[in-house]
Amino acid sequence: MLADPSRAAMVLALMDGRPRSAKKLALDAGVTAQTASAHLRKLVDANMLVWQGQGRSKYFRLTGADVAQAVEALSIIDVQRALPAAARELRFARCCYDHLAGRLGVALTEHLLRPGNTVLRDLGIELAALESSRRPLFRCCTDWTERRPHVAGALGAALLRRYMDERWLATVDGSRKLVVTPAGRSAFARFFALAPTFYAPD
Amino acid sequence: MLADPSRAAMVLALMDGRPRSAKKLALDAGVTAQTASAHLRKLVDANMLVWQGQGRSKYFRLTGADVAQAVEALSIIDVQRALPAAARELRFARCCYDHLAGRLGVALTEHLLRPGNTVLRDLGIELAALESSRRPLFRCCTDWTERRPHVAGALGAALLRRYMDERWLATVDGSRKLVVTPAGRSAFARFFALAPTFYAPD
DNA sequence: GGAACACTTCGGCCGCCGCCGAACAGTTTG
DNA sequence: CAAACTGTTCGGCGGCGGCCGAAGTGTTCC
Repeated sequence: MLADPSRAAMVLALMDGRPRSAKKLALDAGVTAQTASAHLRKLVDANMLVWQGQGRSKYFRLTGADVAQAVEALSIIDVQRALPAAARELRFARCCYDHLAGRLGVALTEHLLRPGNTVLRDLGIELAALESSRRPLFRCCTDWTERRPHVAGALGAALLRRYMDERWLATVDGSRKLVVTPAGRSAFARFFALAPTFYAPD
Repeated sequence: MLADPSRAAMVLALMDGRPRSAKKLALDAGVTAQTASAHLRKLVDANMLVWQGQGRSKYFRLTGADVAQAVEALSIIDVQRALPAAARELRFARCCYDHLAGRLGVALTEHLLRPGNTVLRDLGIELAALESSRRPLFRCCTDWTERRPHVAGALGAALLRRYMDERWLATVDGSRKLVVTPAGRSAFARFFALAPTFYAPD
């Protein structure tokens, strides 16, 4: 299913968890609308995508975080074998479905797990509100570039939402890549005790 | 690369980490020798397999545990979407490259991580000897069927080797599936405090 | 109503790629 | 040495599947 370049492009475009219209996905993949339609049908039949009609448009998104996780696992093979410069930035920070992944995601998670930390309280994240949601509160998502865990699930999604709302992270031209804003640097330093040297290239 | 059924069959046949000749792999995939030759060439070019000549034969094996891990991640999608009865047994115990995976692998790992356990000493596993090997001693390999970690790396390989040497586990008709022998049941009960109810079908 | 738009279905083209038969190269066995 | 065996290269066949143009359905907007 993912072996076809057009389908792969569509799925990768959806990896941020936000829905996209069929037309947008056709443009992303560089094919005509009717070709995209056939591909999207197959992806839906394979239970990888779901869609929702809205007016005359059809909005597609990944079926769930598990699909994103599997795709993550796959893309790593390519990334590690031939690593272009652009991919290095992707390794630093990217969104994986609806939460933060990459070196930054791992680092923030590690601080979150440190005994005695008060990050959630400091940020005003209400665990009670999250617990009422249907999805699991906390899920450990292994980061395939770092081989270390980062936080997913409802909490992971809530954290990323907060980072974006506060403008600590910004998306880059609609891709999955994320960059840290100046405000983000100071916020991560304050709340997560992230050293300035963390941002130095490896 | 894995989208082709013949190549997938070959790679799956190699998932136990042991090398196989080109002829054997051709039989596994159900194609002629010359077709297999072309596929194997591609897999080697893609850095997924390496080979070693021995006499007039060529023995292929996976490049490393990371390839096996990625393939594991992939196969789970299929398994979870349409689960035939045969796959259920695969979920219980299978070898992942060179270590134990599945429910059993996860359970044994959990006991190994329990504070105060003496499993390694009881089994006479020499950590010092393993530390001298080139590969990392301990690696955490996420089990995609269980979504929980199991032990990989040099220690994981040493443990599986021990299980096999002691005839606690047995391979099934050359597949990745493993079954627990009667001796294995009592051994796992003694060393890992594994309850008899563990073997009950879920 | 008609025009613009999003998506789908149909038909046919084209190219890639997996497949095999045949022939060839290197190794082992007698 | 010949015979047997493993793996490779070459050539050609065949089919699956991705691609697009054209036409059709449903929706929105004026």
